[in-house]
Amino acid sequence: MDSGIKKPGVTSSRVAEHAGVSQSAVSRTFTPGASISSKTRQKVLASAKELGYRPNAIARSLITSRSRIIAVVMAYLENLFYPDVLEELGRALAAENYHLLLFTGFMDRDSDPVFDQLMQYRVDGIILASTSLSSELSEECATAGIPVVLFNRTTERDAVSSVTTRNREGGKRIADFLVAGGHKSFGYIAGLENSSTNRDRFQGYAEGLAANGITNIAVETGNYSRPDAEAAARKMLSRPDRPEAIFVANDHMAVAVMDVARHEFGIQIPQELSIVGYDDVGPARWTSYGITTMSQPLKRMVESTVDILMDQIASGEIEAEHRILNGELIVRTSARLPPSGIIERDGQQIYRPREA
Amino acid sequence: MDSGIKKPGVTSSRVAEHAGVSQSAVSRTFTPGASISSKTRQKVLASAKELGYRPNAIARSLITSRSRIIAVVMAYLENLFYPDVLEELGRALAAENYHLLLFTGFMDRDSDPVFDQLMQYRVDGIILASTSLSSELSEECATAGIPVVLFNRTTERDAVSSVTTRNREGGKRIADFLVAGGHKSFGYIAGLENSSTNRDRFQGYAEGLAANGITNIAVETGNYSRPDAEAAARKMLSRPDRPEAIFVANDHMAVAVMDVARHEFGIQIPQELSIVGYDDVGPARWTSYGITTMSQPLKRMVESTVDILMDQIASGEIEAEHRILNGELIVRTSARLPPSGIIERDGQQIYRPREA
DNA sequence: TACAAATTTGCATACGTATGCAATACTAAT
DNA sequence: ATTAGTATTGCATACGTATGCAAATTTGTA
Repeated sequence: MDSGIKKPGVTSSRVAEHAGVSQSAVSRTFTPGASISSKTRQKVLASAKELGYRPNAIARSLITSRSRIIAVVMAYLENLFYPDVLEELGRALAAENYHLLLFTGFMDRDSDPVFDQLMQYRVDGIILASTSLSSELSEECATAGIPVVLFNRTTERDAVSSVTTRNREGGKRIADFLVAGGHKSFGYIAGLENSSTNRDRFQGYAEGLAANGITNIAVETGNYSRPDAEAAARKMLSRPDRPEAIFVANDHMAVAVMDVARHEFGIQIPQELSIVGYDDVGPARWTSYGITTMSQPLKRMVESTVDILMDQIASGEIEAEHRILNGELIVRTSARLPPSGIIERDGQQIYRPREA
Repeated sequence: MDSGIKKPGVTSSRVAEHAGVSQSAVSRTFTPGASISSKTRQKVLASAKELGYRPNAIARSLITSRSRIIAVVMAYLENLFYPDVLEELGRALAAENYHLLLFTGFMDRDSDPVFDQLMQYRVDGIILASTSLSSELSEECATAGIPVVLFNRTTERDAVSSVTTRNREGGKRIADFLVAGGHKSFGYIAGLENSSTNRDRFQGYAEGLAANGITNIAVETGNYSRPDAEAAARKMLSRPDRPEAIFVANDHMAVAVMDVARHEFGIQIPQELSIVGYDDVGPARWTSYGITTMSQPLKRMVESTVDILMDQIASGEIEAEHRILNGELIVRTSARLPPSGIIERDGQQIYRPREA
């Protein structure tokens, strides 16, 4: 009540003075588990409140050499999957009392300057989503003792962990589903060609089709971007041998493909064309689309990511860990249905050919 | 090449030692505008590169009492408008060599603990989007000399700046457009009822309609959330006096309303029902929706936000500034057209009743 | 009451950088 | 060659906190 004027920079020393204790006592008051009697603790807390004191995280970071900051690198947020990830990461990191330094919006440019910035802040860990890292840089992180987790990508590089879903199995299940649905010709609209996710999904799809004697797949590339996906769709749908079924590498692009098919080509979905996507992102559930899609367990992926980071930060051991989670093929209305294999679980229709 | 082993914590002193200069020289090498000869500068840079030195931003922040971090608070990212904002903010802040500490994912919980965290990091500025701030807290920021900008909200509180668009005029223009389109009955699906944005849009809408002798508006509340918007749509469309035209407070909800109208009620849009939204967010442009909507100039809004922050940080003067930008009514296919007033600009159809 | 053990406290120092100030090295003009 | 002026350098200190260590206090036991 007394301080109507400004109070710039209330420090632990000022609080100590006010409470009649040492600066150490103030520090210990705000350090969980430190040795402090509850009597002085109360005194300090009272003074702190009165003066409006808040520990300076910057100074603390300097002395502990722990910033409690995790860098999250997401080149772009156009694909709704990533905002969802971000929101969940915000929750998960906050729960661990970590903070999220976001690097985004550099679609076109290089990610190296970004890396420089993030290293200057001595972040305790790095999460890379929708971006990769050059080998020198990941090497550098390893030697600097900073854990790195690739989210929804993977890599052969040691010292870089990753969290993904069984993309290859997912691609294969989609192939099975479409074959069982009686389709005869198949297409694939690819994501970024050098991304592991895209590679694995396509590989599984191709293998699944090959197992059914199908080796001819029409392929166009959408680069995980909407405009490119639209262009790819136009090309594929203009072909004389237009496929009956198209697996689009993610839902974000699948939406674009459906829009082009329906409104530019007047194609009925799924009567004339089946579309299957990947991710189970928001718009896939909207009734206008109702995309049949492989889900990715977002929450569990984020949990795993944070888990890995916390483990490696706590232990100091940077040892690459690769967690691979399961998704489900969520059946909606964008693709023709196979006669059997669809079961209901948690109020959703899912495709499970064999096992219960 | 020599250092195959780890090199934890290369400091300016170590670089200085290696280069045969003082620690000050190293510091000045990395401080733009500092007094340093190009000869020693080169020496330092060479040593720094060899040792893999990077200035420690934490230590720098401590001494300069400038963290070069801006806190961005976005309770949720469900509405695609906000990821777009985030991406643009990432770009704009990076250009100014600032960094983005993101707080998100606390839809339900209180935002006060968030505030505590962000103050501990001594951020140089705060951007609040899809959240407000209690008066004590904004007071505290002011006395602490930390500029605060509300993005897409506004407030009467002094010391808190804001960036918005002319929401009231936007609401009014939508009213004019719908009246000119020959509609006779009107509805409004509201956002969060205590948000300034929602209040202003509705007020302008109501005024615009009143000017045309219409005072009866069917209102339901969607709280800017998809599930709530769906529920609101169901209620409104079940009314015996179902309105011919509905203004939905943002595109995010408008998408939900269109889905419900078309697929649950079998209503033809725009033949039987006109929908107008607000924001001009991604899905509004998708051909499945083609929402007629008031655009918000995202880039310019972000520029203004960063401008205000940079000004206040540089000057040290926290003086509330309120920037209000103009939007346009982008005409697409979700609402019946008026006979005149639609012009083309930059390849888009926009509604401009009077002036050129 | 006396004494050992356990708990709490303060002192002093360190973290890695920026910067005022005085000292030194350069530059140019006489 | 001398000097005045300028540009560069190093020294020392400060930023706000955490923590090892020794001193001081409290607690428990006989």
